[in-house]
Amino acid sequence: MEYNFREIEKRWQQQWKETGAYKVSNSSSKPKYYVLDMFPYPSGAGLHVGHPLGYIASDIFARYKRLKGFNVLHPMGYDAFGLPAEQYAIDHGIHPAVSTEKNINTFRKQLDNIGFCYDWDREIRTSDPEYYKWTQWIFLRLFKSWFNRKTKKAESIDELIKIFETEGNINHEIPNSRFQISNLSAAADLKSPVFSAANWASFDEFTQQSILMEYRLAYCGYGEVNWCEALGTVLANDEVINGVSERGGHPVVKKKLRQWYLRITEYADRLQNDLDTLEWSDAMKEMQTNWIGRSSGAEIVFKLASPPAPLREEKGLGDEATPGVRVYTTRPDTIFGVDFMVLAPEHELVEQITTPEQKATVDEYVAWVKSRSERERMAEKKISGCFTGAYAINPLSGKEIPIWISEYVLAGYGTGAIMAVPSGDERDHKFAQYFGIPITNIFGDVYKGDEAIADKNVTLYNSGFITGLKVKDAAEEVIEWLEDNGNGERKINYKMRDAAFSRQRYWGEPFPIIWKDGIAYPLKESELPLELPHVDSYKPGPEGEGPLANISSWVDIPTLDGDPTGLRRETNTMPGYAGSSWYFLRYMDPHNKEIFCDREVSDYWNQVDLYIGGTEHAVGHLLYSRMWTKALYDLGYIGFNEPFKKLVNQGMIQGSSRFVYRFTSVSFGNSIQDAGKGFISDSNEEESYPIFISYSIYQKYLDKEISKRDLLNLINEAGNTTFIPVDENDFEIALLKIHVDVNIVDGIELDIEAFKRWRNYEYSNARFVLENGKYICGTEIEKMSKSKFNTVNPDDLVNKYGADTFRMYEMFLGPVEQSKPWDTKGIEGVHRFLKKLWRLFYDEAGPTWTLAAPTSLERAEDEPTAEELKVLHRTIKKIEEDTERFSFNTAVSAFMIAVNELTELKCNKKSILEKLLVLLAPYAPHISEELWRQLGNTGSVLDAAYPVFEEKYVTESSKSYPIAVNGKTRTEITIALDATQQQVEEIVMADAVVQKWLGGKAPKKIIYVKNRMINVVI
RNA sequence: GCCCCGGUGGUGGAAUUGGUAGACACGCAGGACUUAAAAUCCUGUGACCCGCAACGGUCGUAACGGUUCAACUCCGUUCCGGGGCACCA
Repeated sequence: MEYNFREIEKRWQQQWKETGAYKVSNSSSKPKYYVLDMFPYPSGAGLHVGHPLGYIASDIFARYKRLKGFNVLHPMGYDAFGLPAEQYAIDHGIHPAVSTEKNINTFRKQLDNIGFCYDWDREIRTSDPEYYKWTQWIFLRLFKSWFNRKTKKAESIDELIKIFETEGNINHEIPNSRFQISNLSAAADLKSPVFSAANWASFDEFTQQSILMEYRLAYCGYGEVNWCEALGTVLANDEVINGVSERGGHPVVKKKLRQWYLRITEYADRLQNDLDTLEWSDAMKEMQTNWIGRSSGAEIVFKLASPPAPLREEKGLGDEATPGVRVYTTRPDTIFGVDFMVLAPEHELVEQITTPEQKATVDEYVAWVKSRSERERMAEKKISGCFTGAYAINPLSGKEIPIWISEYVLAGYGTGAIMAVPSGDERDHKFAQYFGIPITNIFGDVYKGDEAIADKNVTLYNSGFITGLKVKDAAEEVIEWLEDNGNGERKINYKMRDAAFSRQRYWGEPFPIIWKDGIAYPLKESELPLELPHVDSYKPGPEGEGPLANISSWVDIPTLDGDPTGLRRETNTMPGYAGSSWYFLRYMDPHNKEIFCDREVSDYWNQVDLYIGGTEHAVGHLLYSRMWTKALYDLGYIGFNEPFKKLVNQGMIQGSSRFVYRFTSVSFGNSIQDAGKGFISDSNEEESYPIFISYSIYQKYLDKEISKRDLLNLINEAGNTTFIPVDENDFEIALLKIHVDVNIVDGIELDIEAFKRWRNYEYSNARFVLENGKYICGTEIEKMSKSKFNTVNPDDLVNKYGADTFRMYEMFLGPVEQSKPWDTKGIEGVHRFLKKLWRLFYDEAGPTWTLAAPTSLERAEDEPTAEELKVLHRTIKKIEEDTERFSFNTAVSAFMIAVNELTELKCNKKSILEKLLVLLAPYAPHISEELWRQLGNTGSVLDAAYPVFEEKYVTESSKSYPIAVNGKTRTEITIALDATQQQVEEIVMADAVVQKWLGGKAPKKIIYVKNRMINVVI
């Protein structure tokens, strides 16, 4: 009987579906285990072989845990809101809900093909109103909460109101250093307004609400966005290139828009500290740590040296109006080495302090910087800057230092100003050198003048009262001095900024917020979900608002009689990460109508035990879900404060692209002969022939191994064309490198006939410059994507080899965490392995076992031999260990070894083989189930007992030791494992090979590592 | 510019704590079976040297250096590839 994978896989998938084999209950006496994949965005392109890598890994682990006796939750769903569907709607007029539904169905079909054990009754879609009802609900919880810095947790805003009513905000100052609501900052003076209970009572509703907004975890403020007037829309950072839009090349300017934010900065400390409780890779933790960017140092006030009189008079400023410049530094110890100060060009003081002489230069520089994107400023290597003409006074040394501005200082971090210490900071050093600013040496002989001293184990020189101290002690001394003298204070800073939480788009969750007179009022819970209205146009609204602003019937809320009320709905929608920040909770209790997830249920499932996904979400999704989890925990809705206990990052499967090289034109000086038009000597001058040049010939031409003239001759020959250079030396050949579909290339050889049919016969009349009669393609490893024609569809492979082969091959490719290019070639080997496994059950004579006679008595019930048991138990140990450490590629090879060895032993004993099937079931469930049943088992292999490893079957009494002489292996000797050092030495010394290498000398010593090796040192 | 990950045969990769480098596959070459093909099976396969051969030797994990009885593994320097970034003071 043949291994008929198509029939087998179809039959078992059907049966598992009918019996609800993957249905998971929320109550069980078994221990729980929660395995989760990062859910996919259902793109129109469908799945390619890169997607299932992580899904297969998690599926194997989920099945393994189930066999090990756990109640395993392993759900799947769709992150269904997103920009591509909206763009598709703009381009094709298809409603995003329609295209999304269609894409989801495609995804589902493709996923089902691979035989995953998802409990599809728990499927969720973030765009489903039944789902986003709860996204909106959680948003309202965040809106109605604030972060109490005293208790370090989120609390109800009602508590805060009570505090204000009794004591004002004396104990709870406004968390952000800058006000987000402009009206308030205008009304209140200075940075940190403190008000009393009496003040609070006297405020009108608008002022009270504006103040509360400064505390809410989800709040409204103003932020700069990339605004493109021509497109009438807001652009993402990577849609802006060199100050113009990626599409169309229109100018892009910064525009302030009202935006929603999440006050994630309040959680910075907890997000940082709790990383210690997680089983994530160090690289991942490092990325989050860098993003949070906690640093400690000092904020120091530098008084301005008497500001230029003309300016002071012109602006009517007195001395008291120049309070100084605050800088943040992590190296207060280097204060005596400050040679200049640098402000961000956007810094509010720049305008005030610039001297008339410098004004023109400064204005020009500031204008130039404003035209540059944040990306550009970041990647810029060239030093640029500009002197303001003003000076500041170092509070410790009293020294006057020049104040510069430069794009390398960012307005959004710290105070937007730095004290520059060239001898201690590389960037400051380069800046000083570039502009010829004198450098003060505070490191004595250690500083040579050519580069800054970053080493923190040095002693300070030339540093006033901290001279002779080490970095750490000096920093403490300086901070104490600053605090004592009122010139600054100790400060902890974070790189992280609050998360922008609104988008000017249609296809996202609407905010359950209504505005009236500048005050945001939340909808009642009973009014949720606030559903997306139907629109006919997806064009942006006025003033950078989203498409929702165009639907006045939805935006404006009249009274029952239709009178205008001034009530207006929020027109922003939530960003992509809103729905994905909490979805792992909904899977636990997906159909609950009362609450997003019942507390008892979330108490049972608790954290996600294993989360598998790519590193691209390292700082976005993973930080936001951690914050949402912490907030929900603080508010008592769940009982754990970290969502994902263990995280495994799957590598990217890269595409292996193939290229053809098309000849496009020959140019002679100013004239161009275009290959597409004329110059073709065939019957019809109008006809054009695309001509393609095989890779090696192209490469030889690039390497100048063949001349331009030779290449032109080859082209003329292949194309039957008559390109003739007017001047033998002065002509250029233009060639175009084009991606070609990898599916019509065998290895690197182009299937010419398929190529002619490709792209709807676009190249049906193509002609080729071949090598040895073949067209060879160029190759490159790059991202797998449809536009690069390097995607491979899993459906094709499943159809050809079966799901079991596909699953195992994806794993066999290499470690899950590692990125690697896809190559279909090796899949044959894995398929052969499954066929070989099958032959252990069905020999040449036909079926050894059938359902009617499940066991062949005389053979199957034979006692297994010691050899067979050894193979089995070695395999049990290896598979279990490898599965536990996610080393699936080595597990697959262990299966291959086991089958090879059992074939060698001609073993077809049921007691051996059926245990092997259980081990294999997580990896290749279909064939395992089929053979398991063929062996006469009535239950499913999905719930079989996992084989238990027994040491006794694999213990050896001796080992073949490698014998090295001076570290180089020279021979092998089999020695009993319990041999003593002395016995080993005797055996080794008696060996002829060892004697040969000793050459009569006595060894210095003999190193004997039990069960490892022996080394003879001469 | 900064951060992270990686570099091992023709290819994907293995070597889990420093202890026989190249497991397991792919590919390739040769052979068996077959009229033939497919399928299957067997043998060989890092490079180089010596030799009729068994055996043996030298080199070899990006490059160079170091630690060690012993280094793909640890340390230092350099080069190359991939990914990320908010120049974070």
